[in-house]
Amino acid sequence: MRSTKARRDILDLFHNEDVPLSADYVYELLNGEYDRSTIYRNLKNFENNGKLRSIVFSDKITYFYKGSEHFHFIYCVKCKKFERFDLCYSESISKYITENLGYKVLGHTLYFEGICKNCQEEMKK
Amino acid sequence: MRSTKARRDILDLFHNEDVPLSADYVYELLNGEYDRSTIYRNLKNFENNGKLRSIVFSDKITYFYKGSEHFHFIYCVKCKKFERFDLCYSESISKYITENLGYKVLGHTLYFEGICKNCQEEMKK
DNA sequence: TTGCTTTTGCAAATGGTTTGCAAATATTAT
DNA sequence: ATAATATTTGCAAACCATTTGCAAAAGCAA
Ligand SMILES: [Mn+2]
Ligand SMILES: [Mn+2]
Ligand SMILES: [Zn+2]
Ligand SMILES: [Zn+2]
Repeated sequence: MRSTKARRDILDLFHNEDVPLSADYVYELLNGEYDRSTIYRNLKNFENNGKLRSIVFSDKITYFYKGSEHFHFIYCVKCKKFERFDLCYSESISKYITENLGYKVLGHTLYFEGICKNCQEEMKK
Repeated sequence: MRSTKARRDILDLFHNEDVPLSADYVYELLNGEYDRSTIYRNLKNFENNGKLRSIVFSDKITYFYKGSEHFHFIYCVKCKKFERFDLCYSESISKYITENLGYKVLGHTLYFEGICKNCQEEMKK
């Protein structure tokens, strides 16, 4: 992997951000400075290198995020923003699946959908 | 909703089946007897009527399944099949999210990926 | 059956993502 | 620093699951 301006700029967006970003949003954050194919290719590269992770929500869009720890997201269906939370009981479920169904578990996806505090207040007005 | 042969045939596929089916697979199971648009339209109708539910996995394909109870799936990345399991701790997570983050929780998505018993044995050969 | 409404098939459109290819850029060797 | 080599980029076209407009076909109540 060579170091290019595109790659540095893209990765910088994730530095102090633990919420997932779509390729399209990355494109916008960089003011269209790079072609979408460049964004897509590099996000995927970063994922293969372990620098980013990705998740697909029910909107079928791939979102990328940084983070080596294990955590999950709740998505606000009103303002379309994510928030991270660190609770997860999948260890025990994973154990159950291994022992009772015989699977070798490789991973899991867990996310919540709801309406955030702000949006609830907006709706009351 | 009128009763048509297409609708009866489609819904029949889900009767004794609690694993998710994609529109394309439904199309194949019915030997291409109906146009894909008919399949897509009706699956979505069934979902809106509460006769089916849907879930999007990391492959970005919508899968439909029948079931009023709450359960989840594990997906075998080798043979691309699903198996249902009934364990879920999201009640407590939901409570956490409501109380600590202020969200009104509408739902959650949880699924596991792994390698099933059969496929593990296949790999040993 | 008639008449009205919903559903279907077909073809074209959609939208996020991927890909081939030639030009541009980063890296390495001279 | 320059030239040679390998990688990356931009552009346009392709992909692929899904959706949509529209006219023909099918369901349904009377
Ligand atoms: Mn987890
Ligand atoms: Mn659950
Ligand atoms: Zn919100
Ligand atoms: Zn398997």
